Amino acid sequence: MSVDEDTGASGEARFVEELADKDDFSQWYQDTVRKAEMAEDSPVRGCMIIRPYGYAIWENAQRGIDDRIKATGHENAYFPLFIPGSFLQREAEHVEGFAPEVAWVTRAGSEELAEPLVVRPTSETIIGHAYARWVQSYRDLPLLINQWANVVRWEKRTRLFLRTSEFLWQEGHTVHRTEDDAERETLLILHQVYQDFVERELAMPVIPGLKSDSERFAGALRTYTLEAMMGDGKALQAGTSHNLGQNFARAFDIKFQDADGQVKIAWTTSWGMSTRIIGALVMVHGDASGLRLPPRVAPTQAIIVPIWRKEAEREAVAAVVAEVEATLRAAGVRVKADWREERPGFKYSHWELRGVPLRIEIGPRDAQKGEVVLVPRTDRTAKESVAVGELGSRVPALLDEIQRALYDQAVAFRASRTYRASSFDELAERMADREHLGFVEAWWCGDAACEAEVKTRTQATIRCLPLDQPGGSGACVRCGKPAAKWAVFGKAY
RNA sequence: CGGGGUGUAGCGCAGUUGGCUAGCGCGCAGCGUUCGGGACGCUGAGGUCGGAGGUUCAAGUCCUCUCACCCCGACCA
Repeated sequence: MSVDEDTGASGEARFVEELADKDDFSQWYQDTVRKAEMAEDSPVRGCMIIRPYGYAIWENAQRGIDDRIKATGHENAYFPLFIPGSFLQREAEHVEGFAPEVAWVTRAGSEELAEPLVVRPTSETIIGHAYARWVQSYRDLPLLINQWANVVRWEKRTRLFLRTSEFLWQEGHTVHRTEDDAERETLLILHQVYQDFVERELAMPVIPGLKSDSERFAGALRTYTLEAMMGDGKALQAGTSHNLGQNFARAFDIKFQDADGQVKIAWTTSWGMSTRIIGALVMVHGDASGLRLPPRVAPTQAIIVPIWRKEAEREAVAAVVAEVEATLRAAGVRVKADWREERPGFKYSHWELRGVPLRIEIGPRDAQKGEVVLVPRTDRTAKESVAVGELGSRVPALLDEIQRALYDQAVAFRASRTYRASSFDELAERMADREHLGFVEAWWCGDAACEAEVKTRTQATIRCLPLDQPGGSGACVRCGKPAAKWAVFGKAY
């Protein structure tokens, strides 16, 4: 895809032509994020500047997540950015997992620090340290806390939103009395917080599943995940929930005296969802014209484009625009009118690029009839004229339809790119077909060697073992031995 | 971190074998004409060529180092 190399149309105009040739998905993604003014690179390697439009989407996502976290009984708190370096060492697997990407602070001003600090890559350790003091009795449990924070992981290869050296997220950390309680919590978060949020608000279908041991969080007993398919058929982990067993509780001495008088080691969980979902949003719904935002998280749900030539027309249109704005605000719609001195066509593509779900055109002809024209982002040919008086009910209904359409389209796309393989060759063939890349479902014997072999030869990994297992058994896609696990393979972001 | 590529105006690019006040398109500012799918004219502002060092009478063009970004791998939310 050539980028802005010839003359003629404006920058944004040409962008559409470029996007129409969506063959280079990575380039398309970068361009879309940048041109829609969501984010851009910063002077610091791998760190991004989240611009107001991107941040507004994040704020809406935060609200959706936070509401669910609170609704399931958790409270927010805040723990420090800096963690004593020694904390990381306490859990063997954990330090091994994170050490390579941890940023250290060794000096303050001109003083060398007595104990170097790590900039949190995640907060299990420092939170565990506090929990050890807070938890004394079974009556203190469960302890259900979440925090919104930034974390730093010095990644080798970064991409706006998808993988940045610093990212924003929420991380929940809970402590429980029994193993069952911890497992229940882990799954509650996975389904009622994450899956519900991602599917309802982001209109992004996901497969809830269990990670294989090799993909498990460093220090966890079990890691659950939500796997989503991006527009190029690759997989992206949209959220994770870990049952940490007693690993961290043991390392940080989180104990309690139970009703039977015994002192017991607690069971903990942790779970997180990050700004990465913004990248997923772009890659799942975007099209050749740019973003397509689900109404639930769109900063602007409806954009009014007034059309006029003469001053008299402008006044007539302005009166209707004001009425429409008032009506829609009253109906709870996030609406804006674009009064810039630009031609209508320019504004259409401007807002399409930014993914605004619904465009409302109001011109002299409409003003005269007391109508407006509604044009959904999901189908520009589906224009409908609606009387101003009906907008209060019609627009919210239409936004719901758009939300639904985005979800349905994503489900249909995923279905069209989900295959089954009964042999290694079939699996390898699928993973080699870049044009129709997708998920491959197959039996797996559970042997890490088979998993590793598949990865080496096809670059595909086990995204998850879906919680919704078909049951029964079959032959492992790699070794052919009896297999009881149904796995989803895919190339991951 | 390995392989490949690129850094020239806000963005996208051109700058012939080193040689005059470094160009072009978009964007931006002003004025005018336009306005139901990305308008046009005129005028104008804006770069010292990623950074450092070197070669040379002369460096955007050559050399060394360095930084950043992109693509492909390995690592990861």
